[in-house]
Amino acid sequence: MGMEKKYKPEIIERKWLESWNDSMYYFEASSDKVPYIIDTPPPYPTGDFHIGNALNWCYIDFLARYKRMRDYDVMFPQGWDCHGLPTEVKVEEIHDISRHQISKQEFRDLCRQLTSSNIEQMKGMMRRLGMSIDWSKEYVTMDDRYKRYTQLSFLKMYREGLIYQAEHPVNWCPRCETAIAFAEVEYEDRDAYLNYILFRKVGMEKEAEYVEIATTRPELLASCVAVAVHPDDERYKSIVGKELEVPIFEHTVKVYGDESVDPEFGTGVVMICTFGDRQDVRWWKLHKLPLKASIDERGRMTEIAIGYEGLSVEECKKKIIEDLNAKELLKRRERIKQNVGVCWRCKTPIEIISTRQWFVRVNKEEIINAAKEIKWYPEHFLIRLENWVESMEWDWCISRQRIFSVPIPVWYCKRCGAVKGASEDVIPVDPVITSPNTPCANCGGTEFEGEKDVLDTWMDSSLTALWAAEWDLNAGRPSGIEFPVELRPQGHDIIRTWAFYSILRSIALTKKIPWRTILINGMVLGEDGYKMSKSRNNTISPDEVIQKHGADVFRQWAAIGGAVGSDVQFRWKDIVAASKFMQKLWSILRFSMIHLKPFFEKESFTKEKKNPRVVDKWLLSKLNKLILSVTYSMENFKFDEAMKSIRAFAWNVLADDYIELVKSRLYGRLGEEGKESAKYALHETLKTLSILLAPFIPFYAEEMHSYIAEEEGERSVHKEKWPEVKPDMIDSEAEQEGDLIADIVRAVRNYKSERGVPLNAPLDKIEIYVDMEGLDTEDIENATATKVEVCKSTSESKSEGDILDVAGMKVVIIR
RNA sequence: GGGCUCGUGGUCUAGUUGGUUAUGACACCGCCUUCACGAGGCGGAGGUCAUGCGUUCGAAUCGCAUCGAGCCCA
Repeated sequence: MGMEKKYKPEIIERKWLESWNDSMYYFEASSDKVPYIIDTPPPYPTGDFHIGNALNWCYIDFLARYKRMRDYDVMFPQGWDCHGLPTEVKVEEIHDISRHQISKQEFRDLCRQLTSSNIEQMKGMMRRLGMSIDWSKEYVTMDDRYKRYTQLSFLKMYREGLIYQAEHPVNWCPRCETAIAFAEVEYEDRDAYLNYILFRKVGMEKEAEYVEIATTRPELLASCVAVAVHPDDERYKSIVGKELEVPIFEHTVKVYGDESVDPEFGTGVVMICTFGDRQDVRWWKLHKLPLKASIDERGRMTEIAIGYEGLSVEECKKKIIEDLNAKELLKRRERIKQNVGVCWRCKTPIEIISTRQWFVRVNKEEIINAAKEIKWYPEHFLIRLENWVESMEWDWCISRQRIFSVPIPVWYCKRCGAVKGASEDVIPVDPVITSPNTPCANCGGTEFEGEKDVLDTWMDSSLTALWAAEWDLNAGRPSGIEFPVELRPQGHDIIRTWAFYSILRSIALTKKIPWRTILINGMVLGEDGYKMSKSRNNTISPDEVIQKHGADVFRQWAAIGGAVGSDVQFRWKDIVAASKFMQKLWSILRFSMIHLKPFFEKESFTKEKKNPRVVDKWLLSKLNKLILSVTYSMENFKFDEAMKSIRAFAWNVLADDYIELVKSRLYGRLGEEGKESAKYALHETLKTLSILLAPFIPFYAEEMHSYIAEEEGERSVHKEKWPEVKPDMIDSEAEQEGDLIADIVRAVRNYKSERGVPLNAPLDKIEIYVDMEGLDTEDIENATATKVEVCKSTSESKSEGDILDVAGMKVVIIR
């Protein structure tokens, strides 16, 4: 059956997808091979496996396939990080309900259903992209097994004092009505007014004197607990230690001198409220100020904001400004740009509210030391983690006032209030539904109230490395699989979250780092050069690329787009270039098969030839150098270099030079020996190429391999061994001579081209003036269709003709 | 305001332990349907390597400063 002229990825890729078996990629727990365990990111099941995910997964798959060929026992598991707010919000949207309208259990069920169907969709895309995932190692964080693991990890850390409960200011989203972690706060520039408000000095009875204070948050006046100025500010030295009266609410507050006040901002006087921002929390702690909360958990004014109770923050702000104006205590207002902390999920401005929450202790030094033990690629992302850890103001708040998450497995004794952690035989447990099976250890009470709060979803996802390695939390040791695992691949956007929390939890639970190596990938930029986002309308889905050009082309784009860690711009022209390469490879294969097919039928075809021609040796030498450089690139995560050098070899060395040089020999114009030698070299090269290409373009590589390696039966290219470099094949003399031959042929071709001579038209003679013993002129003669004579470089030109300079060597063409 | 990354022909990009005429792709121009490939082949034009100063026999590469871009954070 002849091969089609055009490469059709839609047919070839479907064929292999249908015939490949998942078990090809299973991790073998009992294997003697060195394990290579990947802590694959568990995506949030939104249903959309977007191009950024796809880039990340391509990198993982390049490595997984490469390492398997290098004879490692690779584990490429896939998990799903299910819990959290976005699914809750989506469920409310789809069913047009509020989570308060149905029972928690019903609401959770709806979340589970949505999550399951989203997972199925995303899995479809992963398969279509050719990901060699070990599906026997799939995990879903909302499943009981994983929930049990999460709760067990909580209880272990609680018992060791690494998790505690406290009343403390936390970042709070008033729309979601839940506490959030630092990592979940984003900052946005918004327009605001800076209000200049007059505070009356206390003790100036004769004539009222005022201090002017600038604030963007007049609604917090009721929460004002102090005022601060810079201690060296000459304007205000006299009021430090004195008292001021807060307008409208008329309570008095003390003036502190504090170095961190910026005298340039506003009037140089700042009001300290509980809590306007993180700086307020710092001052509140430092000066041991009282706590006056004027905003509640729903973002409404509390009873201490007398006269404003029940208003929203915005309403209150407006009314207070009116009232200040009426009392002539508002001097002026000016517009400013303000950086506002917002909830990363719903973009609502966050408040800092003091509530009772659960916290995980953050030991900054320990985390930074652990992070330094891990090998970072690229290295500089370690700095980002260090900066993040150093900027944390308080411990990690892990409790959430939500529904679709792992419940915190504790009860409170109704009699004495003592906390009772769940015992291991009952977890996973929802303490709101189930009661403990033993009495209170403190007072013997048997009535309990279950904890209503649930865990932050990072409490699930920070365990993925331990889960993949089946770390035994009870025994505190690995269960047969080595730990730390080898690799964490992830994006730089979640260094401060997933990477940070994973390191923290691994240290806390295992006293070890979670992975030896972390490989950070960049973001995908749209064709306009900006980060892809729906609001910019510059998104491309991997699906669109696959439908038009196939998964191999997408994967090639991912490999070649840039160094790992740098952002990769999406451009259709790169996709087109990749697809041209697919066609080129196909043409090379198609041409080769014309000659190799009969070759396979001979018994001698795999044997090395006794008298290989110099051009054949030249090709095999370059092939071995290619193996060397691709192997080096793969070991150092330089996928772009690896793919580019394979592409350059296949296109320039093999197709443009070698095949052109040996065509005549292959067509048998020079007898059997030269033909066999060329076929051997061609076969070796194609077989090796199919393996080198396999990590990158697994579909095409499999197709190619099925032709080339047909003598070896049904074996998949993905079960092949990575090629070894044969040092004796690297032959610098052959390379030098081969380069010379290729250069001469190219020069003659150009000569003909410039003069409008058809390329296959013979010339009279070519004289080459070079001192190379026994230069093999046969391939030159065939490729140029012209007789060649080699002369001493020092001798005079023998004939009249056109003189060419080829790499400093004289070549005379006689027509 | 701080940190990180980066600035190479029209566009994107390789090259950074310093070393002869700076890599490749796309776009552009010219020629060629030569028995694998016209989404191809062959050839051509196009760059003061952001700017300035410095180190050096020698700088795209090292140092400092300036300008600009992107990301992360306050």
